[in-house]
Amino acid sequence: MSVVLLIEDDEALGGQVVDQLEAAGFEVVWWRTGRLIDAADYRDIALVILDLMLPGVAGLEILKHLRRDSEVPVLVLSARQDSRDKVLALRLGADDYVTKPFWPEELIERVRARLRRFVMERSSQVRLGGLLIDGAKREVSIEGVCLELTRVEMDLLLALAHRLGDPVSRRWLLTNVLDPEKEATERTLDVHVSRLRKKLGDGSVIETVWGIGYRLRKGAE
Amino acid sequence: MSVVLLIEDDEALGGQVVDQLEAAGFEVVWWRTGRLIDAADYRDIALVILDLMLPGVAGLEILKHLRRDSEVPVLVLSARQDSRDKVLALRLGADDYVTKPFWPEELIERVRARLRRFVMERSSQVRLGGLLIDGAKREVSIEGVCLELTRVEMDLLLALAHRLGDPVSRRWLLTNVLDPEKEATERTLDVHVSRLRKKLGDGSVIETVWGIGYRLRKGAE
DNA sequence: CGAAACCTTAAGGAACCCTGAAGGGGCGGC
DNA sequence: GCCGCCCCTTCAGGGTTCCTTAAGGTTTCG
Repeated sequence: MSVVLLIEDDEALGGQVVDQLEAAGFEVVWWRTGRLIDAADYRDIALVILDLMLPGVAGLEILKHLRRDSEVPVLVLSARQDSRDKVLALRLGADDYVTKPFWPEELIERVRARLRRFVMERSSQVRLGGLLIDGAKREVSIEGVCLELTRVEMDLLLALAHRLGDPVSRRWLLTNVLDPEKEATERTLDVHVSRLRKKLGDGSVIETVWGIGYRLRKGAE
Repeated sequence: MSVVLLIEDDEALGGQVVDQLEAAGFEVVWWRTGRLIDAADYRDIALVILDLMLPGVAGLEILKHLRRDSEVPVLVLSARQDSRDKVLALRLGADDYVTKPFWPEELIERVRARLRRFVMERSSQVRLGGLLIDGAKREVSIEGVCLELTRVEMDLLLALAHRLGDPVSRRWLLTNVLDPEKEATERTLDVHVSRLRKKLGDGSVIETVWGIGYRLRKGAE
């Protein structure tokens, strides 16, 4: 669920990027050619890195097709300094844009930033009864009173809010909310959930889905 | 009132920078050659980006001339790693210094940072209980009594006042309030915050946002 | 009822932050 | 130039907040 899809035809550059990404702990799938992506394919994909200069299907076509039925973040690579492509790409829904040449480290950093915030990017506000969750400002208030949440608690809540009403697996939370490098224990997650529940009060908005994970109750109040 | 003047003779680099700036929402005027600027010219200019390596009038001359009768922020570009130019430029009144090659994003960030500060210095006053912060005059008074703040302390407070109520990251403060070239330690920032707090008295207007940075408390009193 | 999954509390330890004191550079006065 | 002052920075110690681990209890399911 935390796979990065790289679409890049240049063998040397692609290999380098894959190495860097894997060294940084990401799972990578590398397509040497551009082709349209089916809905079935990107179920497990957390982020797409797309080179615009591809033989065959044009990069922008892929982007457009992707955006038609998915919210997956897309990071666009391009050799053109020209800003027309960039404006076009961003308008078509790209989340970030990197021009070649770039430092691999820079790319990695951007990928990391995207994935960290993947959860909160698109759903800025969620209201549940007296509970207000603001993903953009990273603020949570209950009956208007601001809550003091730690970073992990905040990410956890945002992850659940993003999939409001649907269960989020413990596995996903472990690798995406907790430090992905640390490979933390399941118990750690328990503790964070516990503390978050306590801070959120009796309303018990966070339900346990036995054997799966957790879910934020949509049916309000 | 938010025009950026770019003085840069290199066609490729200049075009790229203009693209980036415009993509970031700035209005740009691009001069390919260095010439002295009249008072009438920079009435609408919010910031100048000046390449030091110019044919014709030397970059430093322009800078000196500019400073003689204007306060407009100047951001200097230069290919020389050499620090003599840098020292000279900063002493002549440059507000920032970027050595080539640079990432366009970096430049944009610095421009944005400068303009934020510029704008804020004009949007004059912020009042917080007995505390009065005047950005234009760079004066801070508490219950009518003027405080003696050093340059760094003042910039720090103004930066926080500008984002009143929202946290400002340590990272941003480090590169924009402290000398951007010095790559100062985090501890340095601690010290400045500490002293500023002491001067501001018990009211503890400056809150620390753990793992993020600092925030000026908006909730009055 | 037993095993597996989950909850809670408490206690380390790591990351982060505060502050007093000392070091060093720039600038004006002599 | 030499000295002193002010300011910025660094150092060192101790403090706080947060994340994780450990351990024992509770719930769920077959």
